Amino acid sequence: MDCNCVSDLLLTPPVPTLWTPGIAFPDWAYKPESSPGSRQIQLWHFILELLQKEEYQGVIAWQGDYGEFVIKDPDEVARLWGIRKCKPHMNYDKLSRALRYYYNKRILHKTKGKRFTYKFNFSKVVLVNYPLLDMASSPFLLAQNHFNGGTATPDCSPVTPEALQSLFPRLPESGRGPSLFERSAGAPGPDGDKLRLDTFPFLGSGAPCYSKPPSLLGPYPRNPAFDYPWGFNPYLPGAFSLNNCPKLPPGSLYSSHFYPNPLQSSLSQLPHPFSSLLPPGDATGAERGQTGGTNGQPPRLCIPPYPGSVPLGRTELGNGGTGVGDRERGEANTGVIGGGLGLGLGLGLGLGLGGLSVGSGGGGRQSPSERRKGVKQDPESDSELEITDLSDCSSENENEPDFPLRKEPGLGGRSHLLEAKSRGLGGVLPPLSSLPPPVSPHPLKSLGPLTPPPSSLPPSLSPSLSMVDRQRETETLKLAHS
DNA sequence: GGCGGAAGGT
DNA sequence: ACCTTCCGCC
Repeated sequence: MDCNCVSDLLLTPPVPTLWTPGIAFPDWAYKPESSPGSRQIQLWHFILELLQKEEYQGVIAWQGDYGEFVIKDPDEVARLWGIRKCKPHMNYDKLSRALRYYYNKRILHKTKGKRFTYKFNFSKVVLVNYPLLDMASSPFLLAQNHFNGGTATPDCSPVTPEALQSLFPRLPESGRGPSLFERSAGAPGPDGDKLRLDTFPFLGSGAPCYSKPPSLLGPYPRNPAFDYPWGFNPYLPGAFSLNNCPKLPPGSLYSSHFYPNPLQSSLSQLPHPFSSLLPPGDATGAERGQTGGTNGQPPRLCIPPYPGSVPLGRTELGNGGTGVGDRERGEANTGVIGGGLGLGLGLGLGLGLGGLSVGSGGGGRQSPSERRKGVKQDPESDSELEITDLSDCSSENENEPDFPLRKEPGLGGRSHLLEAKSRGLGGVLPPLSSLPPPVSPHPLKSLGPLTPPPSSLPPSLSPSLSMVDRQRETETLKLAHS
C-alpha cells in the first residue's frame, strides 16, 4: 500500500552505521529490501527512536530500571506509530499487542505492576545496534587488548578464538570475512550479503536482518548527499573527531539512555587509561554538558557516541552491574552479554560489550501531543526546549505535526539542535583532550579488510596502541587470516 | 490494563 | 517475519 505517510526514505538514510549519530537507525538496522516489510522500521526501533528524542519525553521515556521505559501517552505513541506505519487506525491496544509480540522474542518484556511500562532486553538489542562485525573486523579490537594488557579481567576477558567462534559460529577467525554474512546463493552483489544475525545466539531469530554489514558497505551505498540531522555530516572532516562532538546530535542513537554512557559507568571504574578518558573529577562526567545540569532535571543522557567505547569495558547488564539488576524472569541477561561478556578475536583480543549504566530517564518534556492538546507541561519538566514542528509530513492525520523523524534535517532540525546545544542539551563531548586526533574524517572510506580503525572505532580509544602496533597487528592478522 | 490465540495482510 | 486486527479472558 502506498500512502502519504512519512516516507521511509526519510527515515532510512544511508547512515554510516556505527558512528551514526542520526535519529534513525543505521541502514543495517532495517530490514533488507528483499524481505517482507521492505525496510520498514520495526516497532522496537521506533520505540527507541522516540525514546532518544527529547521532544517525546512527554510521550515515552526511559524510566526506572535499566532499559525500562514508560509510555506516558499511549495514545500518542500509538498515533505516531500509526503514522509511521501508515496505519491510521492504530491504537494502543494494537500497539501493545505488537509489543507483546516481542515478549517471545525477548526483545521486550513487560514490567509487571507498572502501567505502560516495558523493558528492553539489552542483550538482544545492543548488538543489533552495535554489530559485532564492525568491532570484530576492526583493528580497534586489537586495541582493546592493549587496555588490559592482554590479560583476562572479570569484566573484559579475552576470549579464545575458539570461544569466540562458539559464540559466533560463523565469525571469521580473522575478524573479517564473509562468514557472518549470508551470501545469497548465486546472488552475490550489492545485496548478496546479509549479516547473519542468527549467528548471534543472544539475538535470536527475532533480530532484524541486516541488509548489509555496515563496515562492508563501502563508501556510502546510497544517497551520499544525505543531509544528516543536526547538521552532522560524516563526510565533513572532523565529523568523527572525538574532540569535535558538538556535531553530534543531542539525541544520538548511540548516546541515549539506551546506550548509557560507557564512559561514565565503565571508564570511571577502570584503571588508567580508561579512567583518564573521563573528565577529571567527574564521576558522572559524561552527563556534564549534556543536559543542562543546572535545573535539577534528570538529564537525558547524551553520551558522546563513542561507538568504540562500547566494547571497551565491562558489561553491567545485570551481573555485577551498577544497579542494573535484572529482577524479572531471566530478562536481559539471557545472552552472553549479561555475564560480562568479553569477546576475544583472533589474537587474544578482548572485547566487552558496553559499559552500561543508566540514568533515570524522563524529564517529562512536553510532548508534541501535549503541545497539540495544549496540555500543560509535566510539572516535573523544566524543559523549555522548542521542538521543531515538522508538520509538513503528510498523512491521514490532518494538520498534525505528524511524525517528525528525519523529516527535517535542514534548518528546522538544526535550529532545534542549536537551541538544544545552547542549553547544553547534549551533543557535547566531555573534554577528551588527552585523546589523540582521529585518523580519518571519513568513517568508511578507508575501510578495507585490514585498515586503520574506522571512525566507528576511534583510534582515540586505543591511546596505548601506536600506529606501529596497529600496523604490526594488522600484519599479524593478515598472516593469521591467510 | 494486560495477556495470548487466531486470522489475516504485506 | 512482522506486524495488524480482533477477540475473549483475567
